[in-house]
Amino acid sequence: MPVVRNTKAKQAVLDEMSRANRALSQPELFERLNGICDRVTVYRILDRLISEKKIHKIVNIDGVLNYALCQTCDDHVAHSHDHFHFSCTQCKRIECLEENQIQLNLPINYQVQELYLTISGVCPGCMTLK
Amino acid sequence: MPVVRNTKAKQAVLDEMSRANRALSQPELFERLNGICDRVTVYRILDRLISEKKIHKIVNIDGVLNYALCQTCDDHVAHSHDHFHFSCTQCKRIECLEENQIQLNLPINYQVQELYLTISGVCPGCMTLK
DNA sequence: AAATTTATTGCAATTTTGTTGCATTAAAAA
DNA sequence: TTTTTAATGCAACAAAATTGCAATAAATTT
Ligand SMILES: [Mn+2]
Ligand SMILES: [Mn+2]
Ligand SMILES: [Zn+2]
Ligand SMILES: [Zn+2]
Repeated sequence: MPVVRNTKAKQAVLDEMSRANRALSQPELFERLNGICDRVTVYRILDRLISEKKIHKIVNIDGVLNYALCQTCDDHVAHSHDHFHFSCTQCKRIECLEENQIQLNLPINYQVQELYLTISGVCPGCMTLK
Repeated sequence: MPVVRNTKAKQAVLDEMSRANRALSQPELFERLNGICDRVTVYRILDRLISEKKIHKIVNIDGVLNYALCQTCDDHVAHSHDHFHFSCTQCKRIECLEENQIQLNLPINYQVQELYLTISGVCPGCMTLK
């Protein structure tokens, strides 16, 4: 495996993601970067951060990919995202809900690699606005 | 609400989906229809079938929307898809796993509308091929 | 510090996926 | 059969993602 290089663009992406404190799509992210790098570069950085296990993907209800910083899984060893993601249908924000547990009882011979657990609904913020 | 019309194209879509016996993306579906109708028509039929609650959406790991026939939820009354979907990383097939149950204990003020539960991994078919 | 290696980037071109508007067609009802 | 309007085809458009390749720059080696 190749050497990992820490570049200006990559750092900017990580900064924006922690500032946002929620999952961002590539278009959202690119806009926030304010021309600091090319559009394609953002895609490539995201891919790299995923394989480095610094971030993880969440697929939104409308099929839009979102990316979030890994929170509890900094160990880089047992890297699992067995938590739910809450996708607000109003403000479109996606947040990780680390609290919930799931238990699986799968039929035989299904080899689990990753879990994608998304709840669609209205978040507390949008709830109280009504 | 408007009248529901049963057209040739719509029937063909339903036929293909039950023949496939798994979730299909719009591109996959369109290809299988062999020019029976326009590309846009497939999108519109899928939208209609969803609002008729005949099919439901599943978002794949790579952000591709897939569509599957509703199985156990033919009642049209309590229409919930609180089951897992298995997305094989090798053959790309997505199937519904009706067997599993989940229990949620969400923080207060989160209003759940829908659940999207996807397991990524290797299916029994691809498992035994190795 | 300078040279070397090659991971990373920018840019152009292309592809894929999805959307919209509008005139035409055809399914169901009258 | 006639009427109504849901459904379709087609063209144009928009957005998102991918690819190839030359240029750049981060890290390593000398
Ligand atoms: Mn998460
Ligand atoms: Mn299902
Ligand atoms: Zn919200
Ligand atoms: Zn498989």
